[in-house]
Amino acid sequence: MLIAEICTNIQVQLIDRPFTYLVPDHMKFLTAGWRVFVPFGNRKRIDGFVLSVKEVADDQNFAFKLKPIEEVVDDVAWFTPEMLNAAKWLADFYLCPLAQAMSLFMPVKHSRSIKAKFERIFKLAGTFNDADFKRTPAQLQALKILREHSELTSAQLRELKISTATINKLLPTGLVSVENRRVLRDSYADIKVTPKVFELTAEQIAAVDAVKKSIDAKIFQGYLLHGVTGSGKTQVYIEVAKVARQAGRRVIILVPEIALTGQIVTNFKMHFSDVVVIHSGLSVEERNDTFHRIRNGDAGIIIGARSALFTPIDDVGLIVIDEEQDYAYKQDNPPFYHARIVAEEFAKFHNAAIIFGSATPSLETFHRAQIGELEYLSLPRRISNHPLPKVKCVDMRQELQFGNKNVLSRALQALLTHTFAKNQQAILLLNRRGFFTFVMCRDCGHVIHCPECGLPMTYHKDKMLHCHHCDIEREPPTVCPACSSKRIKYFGTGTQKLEQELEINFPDAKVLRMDRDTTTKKLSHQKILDAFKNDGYDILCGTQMVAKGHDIPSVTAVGILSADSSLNFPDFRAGELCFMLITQAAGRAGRAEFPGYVIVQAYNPDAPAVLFGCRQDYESFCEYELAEREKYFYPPYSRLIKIIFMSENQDYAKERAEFFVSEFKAEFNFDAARTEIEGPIPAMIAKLREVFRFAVLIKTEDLDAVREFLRKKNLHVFDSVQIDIDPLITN
DNA sequence: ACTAAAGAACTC
DNA sequence: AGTTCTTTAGTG
Repeated sequence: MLIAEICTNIQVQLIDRPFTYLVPDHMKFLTAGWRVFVPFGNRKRIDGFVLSVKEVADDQNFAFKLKPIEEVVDDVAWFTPEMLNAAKWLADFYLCPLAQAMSLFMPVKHSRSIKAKFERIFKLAGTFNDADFKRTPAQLQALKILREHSELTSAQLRELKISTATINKLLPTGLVSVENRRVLRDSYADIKVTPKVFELTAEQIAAVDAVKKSIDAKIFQGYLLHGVTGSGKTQVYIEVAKVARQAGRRVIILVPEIALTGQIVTNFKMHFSDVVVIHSGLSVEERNDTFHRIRNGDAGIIIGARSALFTPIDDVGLIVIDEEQDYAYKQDNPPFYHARIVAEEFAKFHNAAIIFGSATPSLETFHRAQIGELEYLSLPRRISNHPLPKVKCVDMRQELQFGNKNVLSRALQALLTHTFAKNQQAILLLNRRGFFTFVMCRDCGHVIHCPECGLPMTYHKDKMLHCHHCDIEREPPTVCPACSSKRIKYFGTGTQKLEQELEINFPDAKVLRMDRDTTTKKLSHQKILDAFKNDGYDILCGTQMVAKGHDIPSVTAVGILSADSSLNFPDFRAGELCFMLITQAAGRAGRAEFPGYVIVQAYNPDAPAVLFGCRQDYESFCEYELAEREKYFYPPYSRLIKIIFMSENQDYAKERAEFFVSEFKAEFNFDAARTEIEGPIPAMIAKLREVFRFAVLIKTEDLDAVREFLRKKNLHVFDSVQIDIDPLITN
């Protein structure tokens, strides 16, 4: 008899093990990777994944009663051997249930058959004589049109003014044949491009040649492509992708966010005809169709956000991670994977080249290049040879002393006036959404917090208080919930208020705002950028998304309004984040022939991140920051593991965390490698929907050893414990 | 002695 | 996770 080991898609650690099922005779074709429905306990139609199939003796006895598989989900094995392999690695590395890792490779979390779309294709199937044609003129006309085309869809016929009724009448004559053909939905199909030839600079050629070497040799090799904004990294990606495609291998290009796919897709479509896009913003049906296309080998270049790693692709020759320092590559819910880590593992598996591209590489990646783990490729100059913009830092404390209470410093106001006079454009970055950033009682100092997660709430233009973490809304209170005072006041400036103030300060200027609130709709991000480029706007203001993924020639002025606000967060990456924000925003200014000017407004202008940021001196910042990281044993000198203990009982959560810390200190083998453990401390989200959360942080030089310890202690099997390998935030 | 509620065990 | 079986707490 044939039996199968099946992983049930119940994403709970407690049943994270295979179960054995009987393969019925009519499913003898099953192999590893098929999705099936199985009975489980007293439940029916639980979806599961076939991990292996084998033949055993009929009289083989099991300690339990075998149940037969009910049904198959798809008409092919959903998981290729590569996908299975990758899911197993992911589950092992991130200590998550295999079913959870496998779900990453599906268009939706649970199995369901997804409707394929078909269209009717009509062809001329016989011959006819125009002169003595006996049927209606409309039918003759239809046949004539079909004669001019090899095939036509019903939509095309409609456009040619041939009604389907006419065609239907013709079908019985045998003169017209019809065929149902599957349509693969593709919302990027309409991007029309004209092929563009470009000449590479010497540095670009050197970078391409370096990567070509490892693709030709079919060996794994990682590269850091460090290129200032405007240095032509995308052209390097395209040339290297050509090398991989010519070798018959496939390419994955990752970008941090969905909104940034459009630009890079356009660039790639100028050179490749088999580009597909995968990200979570696509409809389930479209994602399924794209999977289909990849599985059939009809897609050579896969572009997308981090989920684009989890497709049925085989024989990968190149993976590119553009803007590799971007935090969006980290998944912020279990299994908390980082696309940078996963992609590199995949590249190793495929003997592929992997390029980490950035103008401001993460310290982790830069350090790896320094110690030779990655080959360092540099594009130090802008293609146009235009100089980087001039950056000036303004001390906002002095502005206040001078009596300027405006969000815009005098220098920035002057720069804007100047820019408009020259008919050029400006970008202003303020990294806070909403109108007022917090609400406080004047009498008792009480700040309104989110009832779910406890973070301060923001007042928006819609006259509601919003929580930017939980996305919930509340009516603003009229009396203080703590002391019943009516003196409730609103503080802080968000992008909505900035927009209003710009309109007051510069009544003649046309202002456009871009933040998460104005970019909720599909493609709205690109539409706003296009409008800013073409519709006579003077200022684009918004959150950090105004600093990403666009190149608008007439932007010559950039203002960063509270460049150092991230420094107030007690996190070891605060400096890095601040530096990157300044560099990225500054890079938007003066990309064409006009010189660019940048004003950085800060309350701590002497902080190293601000100083080096204003000088746009990446190397010096790294030197300073790496020394700090080494001193305090932070990445890249250690790997981090954050563990969050959760319970509705505050004391219990804390005690469990404390118990774990003492257990770790007592039992972990500290001789193997340097390892430290900190905490517990209340997590940044200390209480989420009545559940208290305590965080423990482990820093180690031997991640594998710590992971094994956690596994041995069975810490990963509780859903009251969250393990985050390589967390971005430490609490 | 009986019932409701909280825990533990189990899922091929 | 979702269901059932087992133990414990609560009631007059």
